[in-house]
Amino acid sequence: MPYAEVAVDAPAGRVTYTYGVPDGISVGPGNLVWVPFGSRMVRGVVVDVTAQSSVENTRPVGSVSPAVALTRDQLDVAAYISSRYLCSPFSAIALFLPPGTERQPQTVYRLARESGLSGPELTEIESALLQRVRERGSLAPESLKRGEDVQAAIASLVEKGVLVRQELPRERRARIPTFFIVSLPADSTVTAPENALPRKAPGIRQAKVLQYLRSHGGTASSEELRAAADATPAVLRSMESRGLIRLEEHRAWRTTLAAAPASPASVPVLTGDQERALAAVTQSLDAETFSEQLLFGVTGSGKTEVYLRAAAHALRRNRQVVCLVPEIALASQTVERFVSRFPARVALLHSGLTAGQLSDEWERVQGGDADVVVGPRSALFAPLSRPGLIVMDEEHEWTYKQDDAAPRYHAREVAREMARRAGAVLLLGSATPDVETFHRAASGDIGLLHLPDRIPGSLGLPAVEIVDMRDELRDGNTSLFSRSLHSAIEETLSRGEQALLFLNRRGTATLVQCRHCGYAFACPRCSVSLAYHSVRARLVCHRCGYATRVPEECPRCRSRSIRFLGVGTQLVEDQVRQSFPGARVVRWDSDVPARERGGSSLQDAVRGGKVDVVVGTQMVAKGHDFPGVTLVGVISADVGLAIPDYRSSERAFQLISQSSGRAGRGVQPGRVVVQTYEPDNYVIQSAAAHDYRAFYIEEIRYRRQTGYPPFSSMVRLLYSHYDEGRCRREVERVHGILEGRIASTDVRITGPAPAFVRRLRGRYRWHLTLRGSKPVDVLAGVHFPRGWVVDVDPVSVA
DNA sequence: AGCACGCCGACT
DNA sequence: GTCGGCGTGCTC
Repeated sequence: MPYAEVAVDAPAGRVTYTYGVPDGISVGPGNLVWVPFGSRMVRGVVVDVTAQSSVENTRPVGSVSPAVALTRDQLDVAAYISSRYLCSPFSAIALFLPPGTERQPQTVYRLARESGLSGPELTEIESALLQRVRERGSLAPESLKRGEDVQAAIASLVEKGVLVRQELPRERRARIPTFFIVSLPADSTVTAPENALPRKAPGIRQAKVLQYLRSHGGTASSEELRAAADATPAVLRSMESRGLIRLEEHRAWRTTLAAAPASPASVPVLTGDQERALAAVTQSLDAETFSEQLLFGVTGSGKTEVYLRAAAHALRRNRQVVCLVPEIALASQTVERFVSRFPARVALLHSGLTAGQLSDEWERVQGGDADVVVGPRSALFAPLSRPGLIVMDEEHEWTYKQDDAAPRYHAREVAREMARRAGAVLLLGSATPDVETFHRAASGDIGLLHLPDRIPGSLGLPAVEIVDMRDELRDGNTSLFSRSLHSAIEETLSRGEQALLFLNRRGTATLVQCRHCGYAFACPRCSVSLAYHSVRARLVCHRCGYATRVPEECPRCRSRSIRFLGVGTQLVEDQVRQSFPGARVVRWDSDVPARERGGSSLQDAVRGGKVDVVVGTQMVAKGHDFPGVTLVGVISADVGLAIPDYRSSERAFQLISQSSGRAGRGVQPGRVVVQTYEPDNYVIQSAAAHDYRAFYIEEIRYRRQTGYPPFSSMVRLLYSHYDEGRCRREVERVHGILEGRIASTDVRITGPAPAFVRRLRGRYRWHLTLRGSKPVDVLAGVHFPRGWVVDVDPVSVA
């Protein structure tokens, strides 16, 4: 009997399990199977089939889901993810499973073989249930009304041995939508058969169908007939069966793009730099060997056009294209341009799609109808058979790293592994590359394609003014706006242009404190202070969402003197209204309901000139183009610089660069005012000068000195527990084990130490940080009980 | 998800 | 001395 090695969907499934393959069941690597695991049936994916088993007692594979078959390449990439990011084989494989794959088996209840049918005293509900099982043969709990009494009755019947539980595999919900092309039969033009139809309701409807067809050239779609003649599929089928019409069934795609107008914008002429960059990519594409290139170009230098030309080249070679964009950029111009350049060939995958739309997009890729896939990091796992080009736009964006749940993978690393296996080109694009990426380019590990200039005809980069807020204070200006920014806003408004003000903090005040005793209002579940939100008139925790009324007195000393410190976007909004009466102001941050942000109303209001000042967090800095904006104000460039994380400078540089990049995207030249208390900081200086290299040189020197990435790799081990003593002891226990394992390695351990946010949602958090050339090796075989998060290459180590 | 095992408090 | 609380680990 053959055996199957199965990656099982179990929380602690760190290894694969061996199952017997019964006669009559045929499985191969990549098959989705249902297998018995403990007392239930779970999903699993076969990774290997062998003749011998190393396990003595195996249980048999339950069933195979024929609709899912992953490829060898997909399994190999999943194995890479599982070993690189220390996650279970199944969680890595699950990334590739088609949307809509059922997670739970179907539970049914049947009569026990030797049921005590006479039934000792059964309750009314129990008898009714038993009756139902006798009638139908089985009972599916979801077919019943929800209710605890029903659940209890089922449990009781199982307890009494009347019913037995059975778990059956469940297939994908496969409702394949179709539509009809309806036509008149060739001979129906002579007579008018509708005259023979009864003049009752059904006949009238059928007559309408025939009339519509005749007046529309003899052919129409079922949707048209639905609208014009109220013809349901049932009506059409009945007419077909009597030879009145002919039906031709077609697959209907629930895609959002097919309906979108394709505007084949004129293809621009490339600059010399663009030509050279493109040539490097097409050469690699022609060679069909793996290569990785960094396309380094300032905002407006024409990176997107290089992506598009490279994509066209890959398509001509019959290879597929993936274009990854950060999650926040799904409404961006990059996406729009891919869609309009390759109409009907693009599958756009994003979280806003319905389950049906998502699975249709997926199928269009699988079936070859779409060979350009655009989407966030998960788009990488679309069913591609022959990828030739993977573009990663804004490659420095941290949304490419999944950090909320396992597998905690970085799309760049996964894309590289895929490209390597497929002999494809990985093209990374950015104006402010990740320091680690730029280091790889600078040291020759990957290609560096440079677009140093904005494309001809576009505006130059905006002039950036750094304002030292200490001077403002000294001169008695305690307002949020420096004199410079104030007058810049005034001028902008008087010219009828728009201003964008950035602040990376929400709320009105970020710290609420008692003047008398110094008590700071904090979240009861998290170790962070509560922010005051004037709009909601509440104190809010930005970590867990806890909200409470604003207390009138200090809970510690009963003093009624409470002060509000720290600036958030709501305060900026209020101040703009006060200082510039008449200006139309909108705030754009995650406190604004998603439906207002997501819909086009807010964006259209700004683009349509119905707004004068936009106040927002980085949410606006990324992914939106507002051509009317000529002034960008960075209210406090220092926010974030003080976070104890080796990447805080990088984060701040990117934010300032990105914000100032929003100025002067249209026809008017832009101006940027950066307010700071640290005007001499290299981060502020280089961002203001649009000088990435200057920032990089300084930053890479610091990284080399301290041994942070790219001069090492990091792993963060975070443990959380309701009890701080236990939390600390567990981290110390693991620390002890690891100390014994790093002896002959270059790995250094930081900690045990409390995390930057020491308590979150009621759980204390302590961590260890490993740094070295191969810190993952130290962790091989170490068991991490639940409560641990192992994060390889973490985005943040704070 | 369920079930078994094992270590501390209330009881016979 | 034993029963049982649930916290923790295992399921091919």
